Amino acid sequence: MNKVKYTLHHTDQHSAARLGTVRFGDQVYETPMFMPVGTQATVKTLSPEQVAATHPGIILANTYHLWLRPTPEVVAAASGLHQFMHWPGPILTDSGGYQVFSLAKNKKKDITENGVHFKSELDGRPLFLTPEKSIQIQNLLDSDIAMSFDECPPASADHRYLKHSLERTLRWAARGKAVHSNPNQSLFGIVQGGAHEGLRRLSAEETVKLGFDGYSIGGVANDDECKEDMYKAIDFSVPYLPADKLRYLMGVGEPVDLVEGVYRGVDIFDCVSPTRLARHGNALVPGLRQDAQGNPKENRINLKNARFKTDFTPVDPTCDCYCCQNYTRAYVHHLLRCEETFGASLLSIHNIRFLIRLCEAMRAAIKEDRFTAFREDFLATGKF
RNA sequence: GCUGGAGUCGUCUAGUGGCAAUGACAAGAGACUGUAAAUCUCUCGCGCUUCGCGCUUCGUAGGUUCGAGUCCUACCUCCAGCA
Repeated sequence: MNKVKYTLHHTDQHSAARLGTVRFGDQVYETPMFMPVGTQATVKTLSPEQVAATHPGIILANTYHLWLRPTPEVVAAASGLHQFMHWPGPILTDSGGYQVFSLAKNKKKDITENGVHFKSELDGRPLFLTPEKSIQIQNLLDSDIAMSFDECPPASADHRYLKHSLERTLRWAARGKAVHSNPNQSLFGIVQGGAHEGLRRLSAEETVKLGFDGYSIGGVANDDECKEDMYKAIDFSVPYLPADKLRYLMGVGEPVDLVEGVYRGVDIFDCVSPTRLARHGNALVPGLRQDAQGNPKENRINLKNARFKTDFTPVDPTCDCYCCQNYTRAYVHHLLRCEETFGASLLSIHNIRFLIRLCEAMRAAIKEDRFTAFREDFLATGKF
């Protein structure tokens, strides 16, 4: 495929929400977009055909995991990730930066200027991932979008650490860009800086100066970060990102976060939540509920709960997905109780489709310049 | 009928004088945001004012003991072998 080309078609009159298209050669997709996550070159429990039926654009895979197994050489020998996993659509590979957070965050000494030390969870052998190595792996994987190798610090990190970290992430971004050598692959930079205005601005401006094919906002939705901080991180980053490049909010998320992200000018999102929730028996459904603190939260139902045993209605009567069109809550409940994989598959299809339908609804609202009303309505009712 | 073995939370199970009593499953609920997650956490005899207190429990009924699921006696039921 060719490098990604983003075209901005329309910006909402009353917000930063924007409608655009991303083109990869002759494939064109609309944004805002939600990207399903397929860490190990598969969206867990789903075939590529099932994923395709939810109408996604790009899907994700992970550099760190594929580096360990099957190794980038094997993927390259299979003619690249598309051929290997039988996914003809665009693929974005995360750089392994998130694994710096999830696997090395408690061992700060393992995070060095040159790169990050990991211990393989497969056989315990020591591993060392550098910005150059990450990019070289992604070149071999032949994904359509490669991500710069960044440090994804925890939300709880202090200002001093965040500044150090983002400056190192900038040096890593430059090092990665210098060795990037796949002419068909785009390379994105990552903005860090926590919820601090000065740090986000510094990170965004310097990352843009390096020049990438698209920009992402990282370090968000980690740990117990509150939503206000996430929204600040977006607000403090977006103004410094070029309008003609794709904006990607990494690792997000929940339906409310997609709406708030789009409202603030984000184009694409990814999150493990729809597929993980599905494997744990939860379905995203319209409406709101309250969290432990009484704050409004996205609505979901746990189909494992006894109350669904004889509920012969669709998981979400408003949904057009394969699961909701053909199966009942009682049947999904039964499959989950029996630990049949098909239950997880059906809910994965539904949850992914739920977020993609939300994006479709947002695109329609932006197109008609009613996104502000759409957002307010969604925040008040959880419906779209 | 005789001999031997066994009866503990919905199920299986640990327990050999200090026990409301082990573990697993089942059940009830919760968490999950660039996937070390088809995982993890909590509850699971009853009742309370629940970092605690009270009550009732290990087939049934007695007994020994400061104290019994654990020891003794009888009975009931089940299993195996012999008649």
